[in-house]
Amino acid sequence: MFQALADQTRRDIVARLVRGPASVGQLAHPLAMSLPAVMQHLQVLEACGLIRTEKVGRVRTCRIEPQVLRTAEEWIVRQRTSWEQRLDRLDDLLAEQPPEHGSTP
Amino acid sequence: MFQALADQTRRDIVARLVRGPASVGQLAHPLAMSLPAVMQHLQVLEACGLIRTEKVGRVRTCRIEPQVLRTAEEWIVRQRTSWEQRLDRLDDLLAEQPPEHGSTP
DNA sequence: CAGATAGTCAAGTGGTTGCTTAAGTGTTCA
DNA sequence: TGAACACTTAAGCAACCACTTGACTATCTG
Repeated sequence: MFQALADQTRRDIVARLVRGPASVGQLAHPLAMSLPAVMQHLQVLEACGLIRTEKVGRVRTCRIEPQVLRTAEEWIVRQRTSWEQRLDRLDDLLAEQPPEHGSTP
Repeated sequence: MFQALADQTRRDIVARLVRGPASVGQLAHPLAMSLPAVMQHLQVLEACGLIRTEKVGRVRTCRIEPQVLRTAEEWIVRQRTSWEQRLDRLDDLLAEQPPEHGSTP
Protein backbone atom coordinates (compact mmCIF):
# COMPACT_ATOMS: atom_id res chain seq x y z
CA MET A 1 0.00 0.00 0.00
CA PHE A 2 2.79 2.44 0.92
CA GLN A 3 4.68 0.42 -1.67
CA ALA A 4 2.10 1.54 -4.22
CA LEU A 5 2.38 5.19 -3.23
CA ALA A 6 6.18 5.00 -3.25
CA ASP A 7 6.24 5.60 -7.00
CA GLN A 8 5.91 9.16 -8.33
CA THR A 9 4.03 8.06 -11.45
CA ARG A 10 1.52 6.20 -9.30
CA ARG A 11 1.07 9.23 -7.05
CA ASP A 12 0.47 11.31 -10.18
CA ILE A 13 -2.18 8.85 -11.29
CA VAL A 14 -3.87 9.01 -7.90
CA ALA A 15 -3.73 12.81 -7.96
CA ARG A 16 -5.33 12.75 -11.39
CA LEU A 17 -8.08 10.30 -10.45
CA VAL A 18 -8.97 12.32 -7.39
CA ARG A 19 -10.29 14.95 -9.82
CA GLY A 20 -12.58 12.40 -11.46
CA PRO A 21 -12.56 9.07 -13.30
CA ALA A 22 -10.42 8.60 -16.41
CA SER A 23 -9.67 6.04 -19.09
CA VAL A 24 -6.31 4.28 -19.39
CA GLY A 25 -5.49 6.38 -22.42
CA GLN A 26 -6.34 9.65 -20.69
CA LEU A 27 -4.13 8.66 -17.77
CA ALA A 28 -1.29 7.64 -20.07
CA HIS A 29 -1.35 10.78 -22.22
CA PRO A 30 0.60 13.20 -19.96
CA LEU A 31 2.90 10.46 -18.66
CA ALA A 32 5.88 10.15 -21.08
CA MET A 33 5.77 6.36 -21.09
CA SER A 34 4.22 3.53 -23.03
CA LEU A 35 0.68 2.31 -22.50
CA PRO A 36 1.71 -1.08 -21.10
CA ALA A 37 3.81 0.70 -18.48
CA VAL A 38 0.77 2.67 -17.36
CA MET A 39 -1.26 -0.53 -17.28
CA GLN A 40 1.27 -2.08 -14.92
CA HIS A 41 1.01 0.88 -12.59
CA LEU A 42 -2.77 0.61 -12.67
CA GLN A 43 -2.52 -3.07 -11.78
CA VAL A 44 -0.41 -2.22 -8.74
CA LEU A 45 -2.88 0.45 -7.66
CA GLU A 46 -5.85 -1.86 -8.19
CA ALA A 47 -4.15 -4.80 -6.42
CA CYS A 48 -3.82 -2.79 -3.24
CA GLY A 49 -7.36 -1.44 -3.56
CA LEU A 50 -6.41 2.19 -4.16
CA ILE A 51 -8.36 2.30 -7.40
CA ARG A 52 -11.14 0.36 -9.03
CA THR A 53 -11.41 -0.16 -12.79
CA GLU A 54 -14.23 -1.24 -15.03
CA LYS A 55 -14.22 -2.01 -18.71
CA VAL A 56 -17.12 -0.94 -20.90
CA GLY A 57 -16.80 -1.68 -24.58
CA ARG A 58 -13.15 -1.15 -25.41
CA VAL A 59 -12.42 1.54 -22.82
CA ARG A 60 -11.43 0.84 -19.23
CA THR A 61 -12.44 3.52 -16.78
CA CYS A 62 -10.49 4.01 -13.56
CA ARG A 63 -11.72 5.67 -10.40
CA ILE A 64 -10.25 6.18 -6.96
CA GLU A 65 -11.23 4.18 -3.88
CA PRO A 66 -10.59 6.54 -0.98
CA GLN A 67 -11.09 4.12 1.92
CA VAL A 68 -7.62 2.63 1.38
CA LEU A 69 -6.18 6.14 1.30
CA ARG A 70 -7.62 6.46 4.78
CA THR A 71 -5.88 3.29 5.92
CA ALA A 72 -2.49 4.77 5.09
CA GLU A 73 -3.47 8.05 6.66
CA GLU A 74 -4.53 6.31 9.85
CA TRP A 75 -1.22 4.49 10.19
CA ILE A 76 0.66 7.78 9.96
CA VAL A 77 -1.69 9.57 12.34
CA ARG A 78 -1.39 6.71 14.83
CA GLN A 79 2.40 6.98 14.82
CA ARG A 80 2.37 10.75 15.11
CA THR A 81 -0.18 10.93 17.89
CA SER A 82 1.44 8.22 19.97
CA TRP A 83 4.66 10.18 19.68
CA GLU A 84 2.87 13.29 20.86
CA GLN A 85 1.25 11.42 23.73
CA ARG A 86 4.64 10.18 24.81
CA LEU A 87 5.87 13.76 24.87
CA ASP A 88 2.86 14.75 26.97
CA ARG A 89 3.61 12.02 29.49
CA LEU A 90 7.21 13.18 29.62
CA ASP A 91 6.08 16.74 30.24
CA ASP A 92 3.87 15.55 33.10
CA LEU A 93 6.72 13.63 34.66
CA LEU A 94 9.07 16.58 34.42
CA ALA A 95 6.44 18.90 35.87
CA GLU A 96 5.70 16.61 38.83
CA GLN A 97 9.23 15.64 39.71
CA PRO A 98 11.51 18.66 40.25
CA PRO A 99 15.06 18.15 38.94
CA GLU A 100 17.14 16.37 41.56
CA HIS A 101 20.77 16.67 40.59
CA GLY A 102 22.04 19.27 38.19
CA SER A 103 20.38 18.01 34.98
CA THR A 104 19.03 21.54 34.41
CA PRO A 105 21.47 23.79 36.24
CA MET B 1 9.61 9.61 1.68
CA PHE B 2 6.74 7.24 0.76
CA GLN B 3 9.62 5.19 -0.63
CA ALA B 4 11.05 5.03 2.90
CA LEU B 5 7.74 3.97 4.42
CA ALA B 6 7.22 1.38 1.68
CA ASP B 7 9.34 -1.14 3.56
CA GLN B 8 7.82 -3.11 6.44
CA THR B 9 11.07 -3.22 8.41
CA ARG B 10 11.36 0.55 8.15
CA ARG B 11 7.77 0.99 9.32
CA ASP B 12 8.55 -1.29 12.26
CA ILE B 13 11.53 0.88 13.12
CA VAL B 14 9.40 4.01 12.97
CA ALA B 15 6.73 2.36 15.12
CA ARG B 16 9.42 1.45 17.64
CA LEU B 17 11.00 4.90 17.71
CA VAL B 18 7.64 6.53 18.25
CA ARG B 19 7.69 4.96 21.71
CA GLY B 20 11.02 6.60 22.48
CA PRO B 21 14.63 6.81 21.29
CA ALA B 22 16.69 3.65 20.83
CA SER B 23 20.20 2.55 19.93
CA VAL B 24 21.03 0.73 16.70
CA GLY B 25 21.48 -2.51 18.63
CA GLN B 26 18.14 -2.16 20.41
CA LEU B 27 16.42 -1.55 17.08
CA ALA B 28 18.20 -4.50 15.47
CA HIS B 29 17.46 -6.99 18.25
CA PRO B 30 13.85 -7.97 17.36
CA LEU B 31 14.49 -7.70 13.63
CA ALA B 32 15.82 -11.08 12.38
CA MET B 33 18.50 -9.48 10.23
CA SER B 34 22.13 -8.44 10.45
CA LEU B 35 23.25 -5.18 11.97
CA PRO B 36 24.52 -3.69 8.69
CA ALA B 37 21.07 -4.30 7.19
CA VAL B 38 19.47 -2.30 9.98
CA MET B 39 22.06 0.42 9.48
CA GLN B 40 21.09 0.68 5.83
CA HIS B 41 17.44 1.09 6.77
CA LEU B 42 18.39 3.77 9.28
CA GLN B 43 20.33 5.60 6.58
CA VAL B 44 17.26 5.61 4.33
CA LEU B 45 15.08 6.89 7.16
CA GLU B 46 17.61 9.56 8.08
CA ALA B 47 18.16 10.61 4.46
CA CYS B 48 14.49 11.49 4.06
CA GLY B 49 14.41 13.21 7.44
CA LEU B 50 12.10 10.75 9.16
CA ILE B 51 14.61 10.12 11.93
CA ARG B 52 17.61 11.86 13.42
CA THR B 53 20.60 9.99 14.86
CA GLU B 54 23.42 11.04 17.13
CA LYS B 55 26.47 9.13 18.22
CA VAL B 56 27.75 9.43 21.78
CA GLY B 57 30.73 7.30 22.68
CA ARG B 58 30.23 4.06 20.82
CA VAL B 59 26.44 4.02 20.79
CA ARG B 60 24.30 5.77 18.19
CA THR B 61 20.91 6.88 19.43
CA CYS B 62 18.02 7.25 17.00
CA ARG B 63 14.90 9.33 17.50
CA ILE B 64 11.92 10.13 15.34
CA GLU B 65 11.38 13.44 13.56
CA PRO B 66 7.60 13.77 13.27
CA GLN B 67 7.41 16.83 10.98
CA VAL B 68 8.20 14.67 7.95
CA LEU B 69 5.52 12.20 9.02
CA ARG B 70 3.15 15.16 8.76
CA THR B 71 4.27 15.87 5.20
CA ALA B 72 3.19 12.42 4.08
CA GLU B 73 -0.03 12.71 6.03
CA GLU B 74 -0.79 16.04 4.38
CA TRP B 75 -0.36 14.64 0.88
CA ILE B 76 -2.84 11.88 1.62
CA VAL B 77 -5.31 14.21 3.31
CA ARG B 78 -5.08 16.60 0.37
CA GLN B 79 -5.95 13.83 -2.09
CA ARG B 80 -8.77 12.51 0.05
CA THR B 81 -10.35 15.85 0.75
CA SER B 82 -10.18 17.04 -2.83
CA TRP B 83 -11.92 13.80 -3.78
CA GLU B 84 -14.60 14.52 -1.19
CA GLN B 85 -14.98 18.10 -2.40
CA ARG B 86 -15.48 16.84 -5.91
CA LEU B 87 -18.26 14.58 -4.66
CA ASP B 88 -19.83 17.55 -2.88
CA ARG B 89 -19.80 19.63 -6.06
CA LEU B 90 -21.36 16.70 -7.91
CA ASP B 91 -24.08 16.45 -5.27
CA ASP B 92 -24.80 20.17 -5.66
CA LEU B 93 -25.07 19.86 -9.42
CA LEU B 94 -27.38 16.89 -9.18
CA ALA B 95 -29.53 18.69 -6.60
CA GLU B 96 -29.80 21.88 -8.68
CA GLN B 97 -30.40 20.34 -12.07
CA PRO B 98 -33.28 17.89 -12.14
CA PRO B 99 -32.60 14.86 -14.38
CA GLU B 100 -33.47 15.72 -17.97
CA HIS B 101 -33.66 12.50 -19.92
CA GLY B 102 -33.89 9.10 -18.32
CA SER B 103 -30.46 8.96 -16.60
CA THR B 104 -32.26 8.13 -13.32
CA PRO B 105 -35.47 6.45 -14.43
C1' DC C 1 47.04 -3.20 28.01
C1' DA C 2 43.67 -7.07 26.36
C1' DG C 3 39.34 -8.28 25.29
C1' DA C 4 34.65 -7.36 24.70
C1' DT C 5 31.26 -4.17 22.85
C1' DA C 6 28.78 -1.23 19.38
C1' DG C 7 28.86 0.14 15.30
C1' DT C 8 30.82 0.91 10.30
C1' DC C 9 32.67 0.08 5.50
C1' DA C 10 32.87 -2.43 1.29
C1' DA C 11 31.79 -5.78 -1.92
C1' DG C 12 28.75 -8.99 -3.74
C1' DT C 13 24.23 -11.43 -4.71
C1' DG C 14 19.57 -12.78 -5.68
C1' DG C 15 15.21 -10.99 -6.34
C1' DT C 16 12.13 -7.21 -7.56
C1' DT C 17 10.71 -3.03 -10.25
C1' DG C 18 9.82 -0.07 -13.98
C1' DC C 19 10.22 0.14 -18.19
C1' DT C 20 10.56 -1.37 -23.26
C1' DT C 21 9.05 -3.57 -27.82
C1' DA C 22 6.30 -6.74 -30.49
C1' DA C 23 2.44 -9.23 -31.24
C1' DG C 24 -2.10 -10.09 -29.94
C1' DT C 25 -7.63 -9.40 -28.64
C1' DG C 26 -11.90 -7.53 -28.60
C1' DT C 27 -14.88 -3.05 -30.21
C1' DT C 28 -16.50 0.45 -32.96
C1' DC C 29 -17.39 2.75 -37.16
C1' DA C 30 -17.36 3.85 -42.24
C1' DT D 1 -16.40 -6.37 -44.08
C1' DG D 2 -12.28 -4.19 -42.88
C1' DA D 3 -9.60 -0.52 -40.97
C1' DA D 4 -8.88 2.21 -36.84
C1' DC D 5 -8.98 2.19 -31.89
C1' DA D 6 -8.20 1.08 -27.00
C1' DC D 7 -6.28 -1.74 -24.64
C1' DT D 8 -3.77 -6.43 -23.26
C1' DT D 9 -0.30 -10.04 -23.06
C1' DA D 10 4.21 -11.68 -23.04
C1' DA D 11 9.04 -11.54 -23.05
C1' DG D 12 13.13 -9.31 -21.99
C1' DC D 13 16.30 -6.05 -19.82
C1' DA D 14 18.82 -2.62 -16.97
C1' DA D 15 18.69 -0.57 -12.55
C1' DC D 16 17.64 -0.81 -7.96
C1' DC D 17 16.81 -2.94 -3.34
C1' DA D 18 17.27 -5.60 0.81
C1' DC D 19 20.08 -8.31 2.36
C1' DT D 20 24.64 -10.96 3.33
C1' DT D 21 29.55 -11.79 4.85
C1' DG D 22 34.02 -10.38 6.24
C1' DA D 23 37.13 -7.13 7.64
C1' DC D 24 37.69 -2.97 10.22
C1' DT D 25 37.40 1.13 13.79
C1' DA D 26 36.56 3.19 17.63
C1' DT D 27 35.15 2.92 22.73
C1' DC D 28 34.59 1.02 27.10
C1' DT D 29 35.79 -2.38 31.02
C1' DG D 30 38.56 -5.39 33.89
